[in-house]
Amino acid sequence: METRELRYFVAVAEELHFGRAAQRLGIAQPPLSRAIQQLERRLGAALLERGSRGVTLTDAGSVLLREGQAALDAIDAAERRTRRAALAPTGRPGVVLVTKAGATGELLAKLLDAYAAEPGAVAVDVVLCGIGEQERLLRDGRADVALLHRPFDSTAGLDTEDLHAEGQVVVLPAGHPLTGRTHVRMSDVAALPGLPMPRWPNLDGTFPDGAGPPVHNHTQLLQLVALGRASAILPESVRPQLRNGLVAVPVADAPTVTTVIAWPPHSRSRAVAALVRAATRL
Amino acid sequence: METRELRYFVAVAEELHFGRAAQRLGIAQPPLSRAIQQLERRLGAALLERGSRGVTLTDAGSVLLREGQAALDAIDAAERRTRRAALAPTGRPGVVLVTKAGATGELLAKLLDAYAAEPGAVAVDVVLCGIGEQERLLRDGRADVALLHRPFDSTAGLDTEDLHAEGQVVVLPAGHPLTGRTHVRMSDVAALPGLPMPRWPNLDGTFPDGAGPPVHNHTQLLQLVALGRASAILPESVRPQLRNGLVAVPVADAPTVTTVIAWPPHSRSRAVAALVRAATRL
DNA sequence: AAGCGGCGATACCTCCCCGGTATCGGACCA
DNA sequence: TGGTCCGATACCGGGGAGGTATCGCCGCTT
Repeated sequence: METRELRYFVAVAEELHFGRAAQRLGIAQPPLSRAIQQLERRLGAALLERGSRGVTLTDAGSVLLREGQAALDAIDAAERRTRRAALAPTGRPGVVLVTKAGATGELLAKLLDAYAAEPGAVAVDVVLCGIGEQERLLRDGRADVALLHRPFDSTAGLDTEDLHAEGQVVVLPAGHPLTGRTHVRMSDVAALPGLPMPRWPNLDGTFPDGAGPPVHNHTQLLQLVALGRASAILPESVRPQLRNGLVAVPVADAPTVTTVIAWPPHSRSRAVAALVRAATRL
Repeated sequence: METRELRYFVAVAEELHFGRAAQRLGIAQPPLSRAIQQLERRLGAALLERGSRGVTLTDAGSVLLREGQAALDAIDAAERRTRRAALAPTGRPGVVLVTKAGATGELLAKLLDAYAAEPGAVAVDVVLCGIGEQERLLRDGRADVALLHRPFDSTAGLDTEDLHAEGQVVVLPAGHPLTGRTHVRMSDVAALPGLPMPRWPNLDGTFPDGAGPPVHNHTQLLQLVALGRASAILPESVRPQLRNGLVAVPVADAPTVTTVIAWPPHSRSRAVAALVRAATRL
C-alpha cells in the first residue's frame, strides 16, 4: 500500500464525500474515485458504501481508517525525526518536550533544571499545547517526550514513568458556603446549584452537550469561577496559581492525578533517556 | 514520503550495499541509487555515507531506519487488519492470539475455555511463534493479542494486563549434587562446571557468543539438560512438563516472571477486549 | 605501475500510471 | 420532468519509475 493511497482514503473516510476530500487533497475528484476503487480492488475489500445519501464506511473501512491514521502518523514521525536528526551536526539533536499549558509549572521547572545540570544535556524545546493533543504530537514526531496527567490523558501506546501523585481540589469563588469545609465529596460538588462543571472541547474542536460554560484553557476557567459562573475540580498543584477571590477545598473521593513522563516506545534517543532519568530522580 | 521510498531505504540500510538491496527488492541497482538520492534531497539530510569501504549509516539514517521500520510495520498492519475485517461478513472477525511455543500451556487453555464460555465469543486462532517474535507479529497486524513473559519479552508500545506471576527454577539432570537442595541462588547456578546456560538465537537467527549450546526451543533445551550438557533457568510452570531424569530446584533470587496479556494500544476490537476481560478474571 | 574487479553514479530510453478535463448515469427534489 | 448533486467513466498528456549501458573511483593484485 502506498502512502498516497492511504492519505486519499483517510481523506475520503473523514469527509465522507469524494468532492470535498478531493478539494482538501488538492486534486480533482475523478482521480480520487479511481484511486479508492483501485485500493478496494487490491485489498479485496469494500471500504465505502456509496449510497445516494452520500458515502458511509464499511466495517473494513473503519478498520483501515483507524489503522491508516496510525500508519500515516508513523510516517510523519519518521520524516520529522530524520530531518531533526540531520540538523544536529554534533549527533545531539535537541529534544522537544510537550505539556499542557498552565499545568505542571513547578515540576517542569525542576525537571528542566535537573536535566540541564547533567553532563551532556542538550537544548530542550518546551511546547505547550491544548488538551488531548500531546499524544498526537508524540506519535507524529513533533515532540519527543511529554508530561501527561493520568487519568485525563491517554497513555496508550506510550512508555511512561510515574513522577508525582496528588489529590484534587474543588476551586470555588470566595465566600461560597462550601469554602468553610475542610474537605468535600464529589457528590457535594456535582449538586452545586448555579456552579456547573465547565465543558472542554473535543479533539475536533466541538463541545460536548451539557450545562456548563465552554472553556479552552485554565485561565478562562479560573476567571469563570471567580465570576461565580462555574466550579472546577483540579489537581492540588493549582493552589499557588489561584488569584484572590478563589478558594480551593480538597475533594476526598476525587481520583488521584498522576503526573507521568511519556515517550514513544521505540525511542532510542540518548537525550530522552537522560531526561527520563533526571525526572525519576526528582 | 512514499512507502516505496521507505522500503527502498530500509533495504539499503539493512544490507549496507546497493546491489544486494536492489536484488532483494527485485529491481535494478540504478533506480535504487536514484530513489535514495532523491529521498535524501527531499529530506535535506544525508542518510548514507558512501565510502570506498562500502556504505554506512549517518545519524539521520539510523533514525530513519528505526522509525521507518516502525512505519512500514504500521502500514502492513493496516493492510492485514483491513483484509481480515473484510473477510468477516458478520462484523466479528476471528482473533489471532500469539504466544511462545512450549510456554503458558495451562494458562492458555484456561483462558481459551473462559473466553469461549462468554456470550458473543468468536473463533480464536492460536499462533505459536519463536522467541521474541511476538511483538513484531502484534505490530505488523499478523496477530491481535499475545501472551508475553516479562521481563524476557519487551512490552514497549503495547497495552498489557498482568495475569500471573511466578518464581523460577533451575532444571538439572537427576542426580546432580544441587538437586538435594531445597533452593539455590543465581550465583550457585552461574558457576556450575560443565553445565553452561544455553544460547538462544537473536532475532536475525544468529547466535550470541558464549559457552553454552545453541538451542531453538524448549524441547531441545530440556533434552540437552537431560544429557548433562546444560542447565536452564525457567519459570516454575515448566515442572509438569519435565520428563523423567530432570529435577527442578527453586532459584531464590531469580527475577519473577510475569505472564501478561498484550495488545496493540489503538485496538478497538470487541473480541480483543472480551478476551482481555476474560483473562483478568481468571 | 598497469590491469582488473567491485560498486555506486550517470545517461538515456521506454512505458506506465497519475492527474486533468469532459461527460455520463443515477438518485433525489421541486 | 427538468434541475442538480454526486460519484463513475472515457480519454488525453506528462512526469516519473524502472531498465540497459556505461562511466568514475577506489583498492587490490602481480
